[in-house]
Amino acid sequence: MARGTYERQTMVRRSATGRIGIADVAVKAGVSHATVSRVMNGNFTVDPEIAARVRAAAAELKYQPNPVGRSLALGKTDTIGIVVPDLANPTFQAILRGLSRAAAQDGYRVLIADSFEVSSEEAILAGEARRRCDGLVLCAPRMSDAELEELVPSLHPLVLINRTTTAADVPSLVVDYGQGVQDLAGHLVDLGHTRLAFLAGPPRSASNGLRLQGLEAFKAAHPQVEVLMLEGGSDFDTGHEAVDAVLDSGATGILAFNDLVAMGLMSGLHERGVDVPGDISVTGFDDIPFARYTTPTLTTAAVPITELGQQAWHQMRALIRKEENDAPGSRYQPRLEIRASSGPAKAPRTAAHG
Amino acid sequence: MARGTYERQTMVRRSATGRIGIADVAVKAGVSHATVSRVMNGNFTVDPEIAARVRAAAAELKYQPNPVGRSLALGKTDTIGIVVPDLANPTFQAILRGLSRAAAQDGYRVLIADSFEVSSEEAILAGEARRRCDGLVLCAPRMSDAELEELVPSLHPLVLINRTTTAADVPSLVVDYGQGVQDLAGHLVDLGHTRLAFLAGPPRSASNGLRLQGLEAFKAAHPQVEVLMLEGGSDFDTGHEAVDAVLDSGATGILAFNDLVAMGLMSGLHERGVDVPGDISVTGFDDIPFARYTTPTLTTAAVPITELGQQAWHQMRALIRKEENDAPGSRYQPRLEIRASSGPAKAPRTAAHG
DNA sequence: ACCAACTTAGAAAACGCTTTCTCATTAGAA
DNA sequence: TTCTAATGAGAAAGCGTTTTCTAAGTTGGT
Repeated sequence: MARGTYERQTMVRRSATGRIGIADVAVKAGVSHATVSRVMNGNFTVDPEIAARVRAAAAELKYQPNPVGRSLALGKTDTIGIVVPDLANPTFQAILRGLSRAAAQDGYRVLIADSFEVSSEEAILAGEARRRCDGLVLCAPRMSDAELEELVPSLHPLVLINRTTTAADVPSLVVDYGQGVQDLAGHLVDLGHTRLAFLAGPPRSASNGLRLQGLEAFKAAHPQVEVLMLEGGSDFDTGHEAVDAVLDSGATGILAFNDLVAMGLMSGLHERGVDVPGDISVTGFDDIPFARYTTPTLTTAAVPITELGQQAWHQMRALIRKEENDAPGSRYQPRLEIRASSGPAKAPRTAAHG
Repeated sequence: MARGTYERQTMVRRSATGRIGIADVAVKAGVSHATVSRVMNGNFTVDPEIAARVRAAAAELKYQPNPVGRSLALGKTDTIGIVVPDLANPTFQAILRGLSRAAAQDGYRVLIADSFEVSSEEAILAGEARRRCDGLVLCAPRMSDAELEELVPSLHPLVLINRTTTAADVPSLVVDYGQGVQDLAGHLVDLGHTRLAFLAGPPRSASNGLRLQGLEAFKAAHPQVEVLMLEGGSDFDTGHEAVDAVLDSGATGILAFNDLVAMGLMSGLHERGVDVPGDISVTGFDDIPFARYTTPTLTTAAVPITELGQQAWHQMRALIRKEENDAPGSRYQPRLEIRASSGPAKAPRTAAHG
């Protein structure tokens, strides 16, 4: 029974920081730092009896390894960063949620940085976040392509959302907003609308650019339909304030930049006594959870956005683990979600639904 | 012109981790680590000429201090954690947003942990997050009072939201849901409703408990009105699925747990052809941004929730800086927000609004 | 011209951990 | 019994900073 000569320490030594450290456990168990570390990390080259002693000491002192020291030694933080242009936007909230949940399942946490749509802040935020973390998810950055290309190399491992880059090893998850908006426009045209209006999003938003491209393609393919462009933004108020412009346009089918804008617009139209979809059809984009609970329920293009956040993590994990990545990035096709806010053009109101 | 004997290093040395460290700058500038550190931290006990040389070297190498090493040396991470029961809930999203924005203004970032309503996970998550950060915001924890009391001491600096504790130095920001629900009930009674129903929230939610207490007080003060209790939850679907129970109850005034539940309920009622507020009045709680864009717009109790997140940071900052805190915690009074979803009881529909 | 006081910058310790290196002990084989 | 190999644990180095300690050099007063 190799009875150790260690001495039980009744008084808990407090290190400079006041917290219990590996050293405290070591003296309590009468072993060295190294042994405590080995035991805590499940290294089996330790005598079971000693290991038990260490574990007992650790438990008694309620020792928990300091993650900062650990990070420094291991060169990893088990944390990833995400920078978003606007945390108030449900889309980014959903991405964050999907990312956070998926990462948590692998023991990673996420650190958030909100640029508040200030594109000049993005590079600084991204760099700072990246240094604190093992990787970075850059979400729909508003900066220019040139800035992005310059920044990207210093951010690896990096996953891009709704932007692309020429740099290698940077997976990029993009939603095909161009196709989605064409699907929506096609749906409205099928309903007999010939005069559409697009209520645009933030000018610096790349996803807005994709929608515009999609609409150009649509116009080319459907010369008989008119597609008007209206200035806009990305929130409720944008939609609400656009009522006059929408009514003035004479369009009967309105493609709102996203669901929020569509909701604001519908609310404004309702106040004016305009019937949706009787007088005007409205479509959104994203299919946020609220979309199925508006009155009327909102026709939109559903983006599997939480899944996208999850995919972002999977790509990131592959990067961190330096795994071979078969699909470095993906393209997500929105799915047309036809609800009650779109109906036949200029048809008289009937009891039977569209 | 004391020409230094340092030697310009044309080859960039790469440390083990492959990143540029303080050592690289030191050799490039021909000085010691210590001097580089001093310069980088604006310590003025350095010869301006040397400082310039160091800055030049740092700029040329694009040196950025490693935050992990820095954290270890300084004993702080410039990060705070927040644990929420459900990141999908707009209330917690808003708190996170307010917290994140306020913290960012003081150079702090926030790390998120989502417990997914699993109360047994909360203690582990909280402890882990706390160790990684300089402080923790514990948001509406679902754990029991006893567990909370036991956990709290190990989490300091800690700010509690919608829970209280007997522990000292733990500011606690609580919304007075009890008063808010009484205000809403009073509003409905003023409109002539005499049979109310409360669509309850998650059983473990403390804020639900506060609402129940408030309703007890209300019943005591208004013996002539009936207040029925209905099982519930906190999301859309809860409200949507409660339609039958609500109709069966015969109540004409429905107090939904929150705005989400109210929206789900209104959507369900709409599908059944029940007019709101003509047949039944519905109220929410929280005044989430969507509440003013529902049809009809939602009568609710407005909680200054983003401000609450901001306050949480201010309390946390005071704790971290060990400042004297005049108001260790605050109580937030919801403000009655009367919109279109509530109207006179059983009155025939008229063109003139309620 | 000499000594005290002050500047300035390098050396080294500290932060809390992991891991390599090294050495002592023990088991096993010849 | 003796030598080798294997095992287990401590010493120490390292992760990248900040900061204290120390010593060299400089200034200024007498």
